[in-house]
Amino acid sequence: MAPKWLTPPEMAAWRTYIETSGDLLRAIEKDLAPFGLDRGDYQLLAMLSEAPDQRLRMCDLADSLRLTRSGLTRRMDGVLKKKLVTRVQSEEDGRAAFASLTPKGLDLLKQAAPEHLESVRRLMIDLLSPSEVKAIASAFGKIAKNLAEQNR
Amino acid sequence: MAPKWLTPPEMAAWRTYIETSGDLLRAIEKDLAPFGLDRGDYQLLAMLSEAPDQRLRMCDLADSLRLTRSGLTRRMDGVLKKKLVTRVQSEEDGRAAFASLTPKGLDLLKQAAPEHLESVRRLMIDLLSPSEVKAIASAFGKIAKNLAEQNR
DNA sequence: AAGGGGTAGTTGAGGACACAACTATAACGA
DNA sequence: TCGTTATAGTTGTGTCCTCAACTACCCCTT
Repeated sequence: MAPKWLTPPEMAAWRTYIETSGDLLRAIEKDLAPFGLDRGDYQLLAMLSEAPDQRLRMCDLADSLRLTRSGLTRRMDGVLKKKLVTRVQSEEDGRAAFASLTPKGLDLLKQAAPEHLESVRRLMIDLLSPSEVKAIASAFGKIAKNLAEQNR
Repeated sequence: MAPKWLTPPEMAAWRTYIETSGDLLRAIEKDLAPFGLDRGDYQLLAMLSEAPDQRLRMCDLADSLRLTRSGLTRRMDGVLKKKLVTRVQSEEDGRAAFASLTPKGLDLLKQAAPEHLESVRRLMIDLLSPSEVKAIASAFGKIAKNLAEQNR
């Protein structure tokens, strides 16, 4: 079967996207460094802060952070040591444990979040037209939906 | 200073983008596995294949792959062992070395490239409308331009 | 109630990358 | 020409992640 090549506009979209994405994430991460957080820590804290009781079962947290369970165990080591999160053994299910945001963790997140959002604005959102913003939401929404269907 | 929050459409764009990007790259990478390549190897081979004489100075290659020089040294270990690339000492500059694509490397790339492009189509490009494709190219182009200016 | 299969989490081993320190070579200025 | 400074690349160390193997627990079936 003859390969179906990408047209020039398609190629441009793919290349620009793939080449820029990493740089963008690195730049955003750099702005989190002053808080002693990396992007993984930030996302972990953000996830917990939005959860009921600001805590989540480890496995649910791992899924939403796109980490393996073992990856989450390792990342927890870091935020536990910094006392941003505590580990709480589940009482209904002896296997399960919760990650729970501490006041200190919430506090740090509240400090970091405005800075972080400002980064996202400055490095991405504010550079784009409203229609580009909408197109990105819709495009990546479609991609996500497709990926979710594959894994079903 | 009051933080300037993201509007809901902006937040949707950011979240969908950030959450989906990793999944997309992982899915694309999985399609490269049958060739014994990961995304880093593929990009390295692709870069070399497009270069004059199919070779590049290590430092230029590192820059275009967004790797540190040390990161490239390590990645080269892998492709050297697989004989996909050779190392050539520069004759004009005693410090410099080239990474040079071998026939075997070129061959493997030619096998993998159509599959890879098919992945990109199936998982991303073909899901999008032409205007979304254009918006992504233009949006990430702006982001890249901005990042380049920052680092100047 | 006993056994088997599934689920939650940790641990050991290994890979990929960054940073910092190092060697070697080049290039420039006095 | 010599010494300073910059550039190219490698190596040691540490971090973050994955996979596979393991423990412990839950639940269902018989």
